[in-house]
Amino acid sequence: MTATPAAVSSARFSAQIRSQALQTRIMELILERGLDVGDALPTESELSAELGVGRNTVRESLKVLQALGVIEIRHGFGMFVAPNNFSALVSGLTFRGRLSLRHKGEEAMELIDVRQALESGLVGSAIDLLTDEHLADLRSTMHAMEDAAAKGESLVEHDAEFHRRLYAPLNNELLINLMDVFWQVYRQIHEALGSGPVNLEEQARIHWEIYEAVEARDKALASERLQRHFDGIRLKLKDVAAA
Amino acid sequence: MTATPAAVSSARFSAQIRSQALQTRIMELILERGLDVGDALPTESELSAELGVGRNTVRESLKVLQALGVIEIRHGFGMFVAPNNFSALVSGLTFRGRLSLRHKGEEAMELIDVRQALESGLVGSAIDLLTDEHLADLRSTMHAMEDAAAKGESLVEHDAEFHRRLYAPLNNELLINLMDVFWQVYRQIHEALGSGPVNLEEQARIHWEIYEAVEARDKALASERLQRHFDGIRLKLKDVAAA
DNA sequence: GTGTACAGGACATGGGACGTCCTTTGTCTT
DNA sequence: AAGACAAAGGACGTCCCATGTCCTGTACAC
Repeated sequence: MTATPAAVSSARFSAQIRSQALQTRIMELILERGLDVGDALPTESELSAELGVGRNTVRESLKVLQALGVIEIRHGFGMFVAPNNFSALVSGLTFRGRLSLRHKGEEAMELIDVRQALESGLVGSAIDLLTDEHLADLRSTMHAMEDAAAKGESLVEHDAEFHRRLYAPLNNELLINLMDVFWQVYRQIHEALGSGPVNLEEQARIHWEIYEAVEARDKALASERLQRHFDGIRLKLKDVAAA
Repeated sequence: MTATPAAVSSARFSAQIRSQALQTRIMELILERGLDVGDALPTESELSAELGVGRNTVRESLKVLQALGVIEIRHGFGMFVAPNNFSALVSGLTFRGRLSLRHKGEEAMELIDVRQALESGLVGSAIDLLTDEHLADLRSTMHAMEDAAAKGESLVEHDAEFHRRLYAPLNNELLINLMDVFWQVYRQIHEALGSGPVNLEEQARIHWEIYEAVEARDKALASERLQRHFDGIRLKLKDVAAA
């Protein structure tokens, strides 16, 4: 993973792995019992008894699994196998991004890079699978974005929706989730920095241009315009970070 | 994020957000105090007192932050701001992949798709930034892989190393971490399924071909061979899942 | 039949006690 | 004087128990 100093790696072995082992045991218990999304897990007390560990210990692992999006905990009702949920990543990545901004903002830039690579790299495949229906969805999102821009409202939601729908043809939930995470992290970092004034009209125009390239099914042009879109985001982030 | 049934979203509000709020408070405490990677956090007791919540409650949040890779907990010594670490994602995604394999293995396939898009989409940029030194690293990895194949040893580590080094020129830690996560998840899913017989020589040959395209700085060819590499992985996964 | 009140179950939180582990420090030996 | 060993202290790990909070389902009254 990352370069771990040898001095540190000797430490944290027994406790660390026991905790992880407990999480794994719970996950395997779910798999073994054939529980599916939405099914209820045993109660905390039952798990505590079955796994032979205290309830608090179980709870810590349970909380981790919840943060990882594996289970969903509903106060007073029970615990359930969760549907796909990557919101956990958001807070972790946001923290890391903000932490890095204190130095040179490298990690925040890396995040933009990854998003740029993913989106501009995949728009071709998305265009291949694009149906008229997808195109109509995309167009309605653009109209909504334009309306919002005219009213001076924030475009964040429409922006997110645009990118989400752009890759909907790929039918890849993991991808959508990942891009959503990146998007939210970028947004939160931006907010934490105190966003400068945004040019709503220009933002809408840029998305229109991307849409037009997609509608024309011009993969190269769409990819290039997406690249430029992200170049702009990167510059903006750099400006704000410098200020 | 994902479609959350309205019936569920009404639930889990107070407890959920309080827990998340506590995590956020701890993260902001880190940011406010200017703690950097490797610095020590207050002790659990101190945090408990400062934040005005019980130690058990603090510990649950702390465990989550550890799972998110925000902090590192060293038994008997203290807690520290962690270096980049995405290993947390691995277990969560692995679980999700295994869960999906019971149905149609869609999510596992999606994971391959994302990895394929990332790698074949980024190899061009990597080649642009490739230095002779990077190339030498890559070649030595290939030799190591070949040796292992000749001895009949597993290639997993060398395989991972190859892909890691292939994108080293991009100098993007986030990307490397993400790809590592995907790679490990794939491997664990594969292991959980009970991997069939693997053709070591063929595996090494495929990587040699990719290496040759990279060495020749032929972006299109490298991208195409990476695509084929992943197509093969996808087929194999499908076979194993069907069995 | 509908709406409200109550009881039960389950998670949330807090506090305390004890165990385990790691680091440091100090002493003893060589 | 340098190194090895041992003890002490601090901090996390695990556990129990008590109480609060929340949700669901049922039973009762209207």
